[in-house]
Amino acid sequence: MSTFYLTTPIYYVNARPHLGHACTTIMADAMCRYRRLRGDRVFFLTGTDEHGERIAQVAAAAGKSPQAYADEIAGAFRETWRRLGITNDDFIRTTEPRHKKVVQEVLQRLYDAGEIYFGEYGGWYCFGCERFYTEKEIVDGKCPDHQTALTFIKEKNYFFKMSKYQAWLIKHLEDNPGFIQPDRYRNEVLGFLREPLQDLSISRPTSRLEWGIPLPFDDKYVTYVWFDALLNYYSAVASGGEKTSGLWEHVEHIIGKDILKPHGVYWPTMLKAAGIPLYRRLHVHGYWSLGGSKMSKSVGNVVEAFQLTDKYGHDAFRYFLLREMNFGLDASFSEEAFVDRLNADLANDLGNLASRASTLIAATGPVAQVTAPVEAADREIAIAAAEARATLEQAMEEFAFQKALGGIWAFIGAVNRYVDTSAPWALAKDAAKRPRLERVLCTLADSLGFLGVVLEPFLPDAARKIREAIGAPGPLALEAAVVGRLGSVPRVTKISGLFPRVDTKSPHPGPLTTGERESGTLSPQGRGQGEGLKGEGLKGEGGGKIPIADFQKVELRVAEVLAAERVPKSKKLLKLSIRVGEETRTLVAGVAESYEPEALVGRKVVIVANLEPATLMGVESNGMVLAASHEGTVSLLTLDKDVPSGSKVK
RNA sequence: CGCGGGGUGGAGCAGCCCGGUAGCUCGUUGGGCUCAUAACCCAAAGGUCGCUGGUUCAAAUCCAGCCCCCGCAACCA
Repeated sequence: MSTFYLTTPIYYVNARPHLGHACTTIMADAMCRYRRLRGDRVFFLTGTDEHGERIAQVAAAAGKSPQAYADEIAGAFRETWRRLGITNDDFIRTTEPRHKKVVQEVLQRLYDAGEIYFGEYGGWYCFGCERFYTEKEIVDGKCPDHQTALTFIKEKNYFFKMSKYQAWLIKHLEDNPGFIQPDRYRNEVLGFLREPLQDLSISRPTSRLEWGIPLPFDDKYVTYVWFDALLNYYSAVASGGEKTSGLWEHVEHIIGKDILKPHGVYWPTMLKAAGIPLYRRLHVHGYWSLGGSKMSKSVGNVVEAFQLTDKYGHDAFRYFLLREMNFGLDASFSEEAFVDRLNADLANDLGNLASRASTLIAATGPVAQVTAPVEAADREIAIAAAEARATLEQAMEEFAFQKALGGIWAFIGAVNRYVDTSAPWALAKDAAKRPRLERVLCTLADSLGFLGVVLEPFLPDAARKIREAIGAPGPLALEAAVVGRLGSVPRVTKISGLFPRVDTKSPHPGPLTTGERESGTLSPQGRGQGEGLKGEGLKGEGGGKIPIADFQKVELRVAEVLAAERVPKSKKLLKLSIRVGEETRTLVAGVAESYEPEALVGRKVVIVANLEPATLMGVESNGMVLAASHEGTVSLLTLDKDVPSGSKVK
């Protein structure tokens, strides 16, 4: 019996659970269920990450203490996983004493060993990322992630000597090809490591941030969130009780590609320095995009995607996530694709097979001893089952859920064919063929039993229903997933409506109308203004009425385009020189995807003339060109009759 | 030269690491069956594997260069 300890990331409590969290957690759950099926000793950990500046801020904004806020969100995660049938063995929170204790112990150990030093660091800090950026990473003086202005901060902090482990880590990655997988992510980490590794600042002064774990050797500082968070994997099992002893050396992590660097670089070097054995493997999956664009682009769609789980059932939701995504690569999520998968694979192939097979078996009734010989067609089913199981085992070894399911579906196809070619309904009409009928039904019952086991990690509810319908002979173990040993036909109840077809012809009143929702976020002037309000801005859209006085604050004028050129490196922005009456000014318009610069010269457009200046991609914009947008197409407002430049618009 | 991902029959994808008859799902067309959830089964049509060179007996797969798409902007896994 081997031991398997798998973790999901601990989720940051600045957000409620959404599709991304669910994806990672469901993958982990399927894997753990599979390993339990194999008979392994399994420990499955998830939890929440609750410290840091952003939590302190969000809590303050909500008028709550950070702890009360974290309690609420952590509760939401727990509840979500319970509802989805996630089989985690523990749920760790970084605000728990058991975690804090371990973090402080490890910090003290590193400090005593001289792995941590106190130093001054001046650098450009992004409050959003809670980290410093090096000169190389900064883009146009802004955070490469947020594209917001950075603040130069000079302060004393504690540093972990990460740089001294750079060569060691490169060697470790080269010697252990499976350490980070799939390979593309291992290569990416090796790519990071071609640049000199900086030491890692692991503290934040309490003068700036109090919501964290105090450093054991200096109470004027708290621990940097990543240093705190990563250690959860260890702290959850470090106490060494009966449930958790001997687990650590078997730990594997599953993460999304966005947190590769902390897990691929910080974490192994931290462990190495602390003298703790490294994790065995890191499994990195891709992102879901939604309706063709990044799913986190607007607020609503992420949540709505997640709600399909209630609309169509948890099994279908699990199935879609596991089957549609190639582990490691990005995939796109849409209700249409979801329903296609549900109908084709779950309803037509599996659901219908369960229905027809159980009906056939139930119609004849149980047979204590099947006497007819095994024919070639029966043997083929046994072979197909063996192949499906081999594919399953091999695919799960590398977290290739898609392949694993593909293998099982190949078997389902084989059984559907078998039903057709052996035609038990025809055999039933001829009493002389009764023995053969019994053999066929035996094979079908056997096949259902097989599916009831191998589907358990992926479709736990459906698998249970199948096992119940056939009286679930035998233990729930992968070993028992063999077709060809059964010598009887069990009593079987009809399985109906396992996965009902979703009618795609009549328009379903689904909440998810992917695509349209996005267009609202792309305003003609591009983005980059009014930082921090991007999401919120949507909510007011189409909402309340304003008095005319508010409207009169906006100064709209006719302007003539004198010159237009693309803003370098930008996709959407054009830099325009315009004349408004006597005045000439420069503004930036986000219309490059719909208009060639030359096409605009000489045209008269409507602009907002009294807008605060803003800098977009390094170009200062004084005003905004009005344009209508629909599904990515932008149409400038022009004039019906010729009116002089500078004319007022109202 | 910001980073990353991708270009394979109408659509969506696998195959590429470890070269050797181009595969899957959906869709289309024709047929079969009637146990079953208008399902299931069979057959057919449909591809110069982004482009150009190179290596090789042999390239979707390896190498070089080029073209084109997409994501990265915070409720980010």
